[in-house]
Amino acid sequence: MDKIKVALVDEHPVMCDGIQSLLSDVIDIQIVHSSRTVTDLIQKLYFDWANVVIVVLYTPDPEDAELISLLCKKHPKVQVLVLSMYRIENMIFKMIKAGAKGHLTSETNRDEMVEAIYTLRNGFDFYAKTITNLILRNYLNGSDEAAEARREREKSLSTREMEVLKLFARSYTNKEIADRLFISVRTVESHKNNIMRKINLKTTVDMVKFAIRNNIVDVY
Amino acid sequence: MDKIKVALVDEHPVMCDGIQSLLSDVIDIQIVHSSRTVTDLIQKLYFDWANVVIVVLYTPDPEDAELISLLCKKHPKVQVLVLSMYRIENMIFKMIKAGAKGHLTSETNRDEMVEAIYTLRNGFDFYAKTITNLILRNYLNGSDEAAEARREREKSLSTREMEVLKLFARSYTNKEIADRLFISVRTVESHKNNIMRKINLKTTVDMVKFAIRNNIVDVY
DNA sequence: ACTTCTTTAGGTGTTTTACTGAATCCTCTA
DNA sequence: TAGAGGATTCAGTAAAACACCTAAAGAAGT
Repeated sequence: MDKIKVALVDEHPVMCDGIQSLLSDVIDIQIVHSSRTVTDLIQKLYFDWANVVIVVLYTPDPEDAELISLLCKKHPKVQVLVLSMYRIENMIFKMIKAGAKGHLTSETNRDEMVEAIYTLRNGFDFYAKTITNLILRNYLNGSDEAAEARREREKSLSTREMEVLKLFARSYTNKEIADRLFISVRTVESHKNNIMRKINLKTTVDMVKFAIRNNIVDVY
Repeated sequence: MDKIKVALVDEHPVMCDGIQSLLSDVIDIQIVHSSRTVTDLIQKLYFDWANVVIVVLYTPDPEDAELISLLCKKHPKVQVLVLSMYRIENMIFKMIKAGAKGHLTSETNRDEMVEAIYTLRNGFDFYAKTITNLILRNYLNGSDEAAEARREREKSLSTREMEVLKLFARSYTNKEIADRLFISVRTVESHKNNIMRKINLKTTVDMVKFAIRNNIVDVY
């Protein structure tokens, strides 16, 4: 059987070298590519010249999910294995939804990584124990009411609230938002209060982060 | 001559494995320790059982400088090599000041890392080209004025300002920040104002985004 | 018709921001 | 060694934003 062709994506070149070296003595595995971004890899990866792509993610960025989705679409034969340094359910689910077939965390080791690569090449999914624990806990929470309601609310911002949130997260002041939407400053305050209550946020700082996480605004 | 004993500090175990593997075929180098934090290493490192400690840092945290300083004090014979995933002049200078004898960035590769380890063991300092370029540009900045001053300001947040920014961007209120840093709320306000003036930010929303962009805090 | 949610907005008191000034400490340099 | 300059500390004052509450008009569904 041919060697398993593995491509790496890690924004830090040293880490690419490290993983490459980590897998160098596994005779069935061959590293065929290293890229700093998923976008780069998509361009480099002609003719599906890889069985497995390991994408290393350091910070939870919703955009990564889109990029992985794009990667899966452009190269359907490639199996994507995410190695995330964070353990945020929401993000991990996003990656799975985007088409990632496996997920490891920083708790992983060489053997698990090799096992994951083999498993993915053979057409099966592979999730680290730390991940499956998360997923299990998430399912068990599913029957819960409070938790479910919270998650529900998280998606049910009204149109107006979205507009206010968007402008606020773009550094508009309350007065500017009020003028632009032809409403009172007090109404803007109300909307912001309601947003925070709905999503269960403590401060406006959290509101900014929420907007960034959900791609309502850019980080720039 | 004895092998060079190298200890690793990386909060992500996989990365420790990766670097260990990366250096495994260098016959003169032997990895003797792996820790997730500098604090852990200090406790594990009896009798200066290492010539070089590689500390991998992902986000710019002033506390890391203090920990490295402590490490240098407790184990004077150990040479500290920092591998930072960021390139913020201010922080790099802090690490050097704290006693780090070398500094690499994510742009580094195996050969450079090996060279750095050898150099440090021999009692000399080693800074990656990307770092020396930063330092050079920093010195040359004296000539230009307006344009260069902006870039200057953008990277010259003081330690205290960094601490305040970090806590603020982690959703702490001014009062909480004040209590934690044992200063007045008015002082916290001053620091926040100074940060915004230095980096030329309009609102606190921009400040949150700045912190996220520069990996000072995460998005969640 | 009734409930529920959205959108609107005000009251009141607290917190944060904008802008300014200023004292103390540390470091670097002439 | 004295002075310049930045870092760190704190305060006064007016404006803005926030927390917590109430509440009315309208739209949508049961």
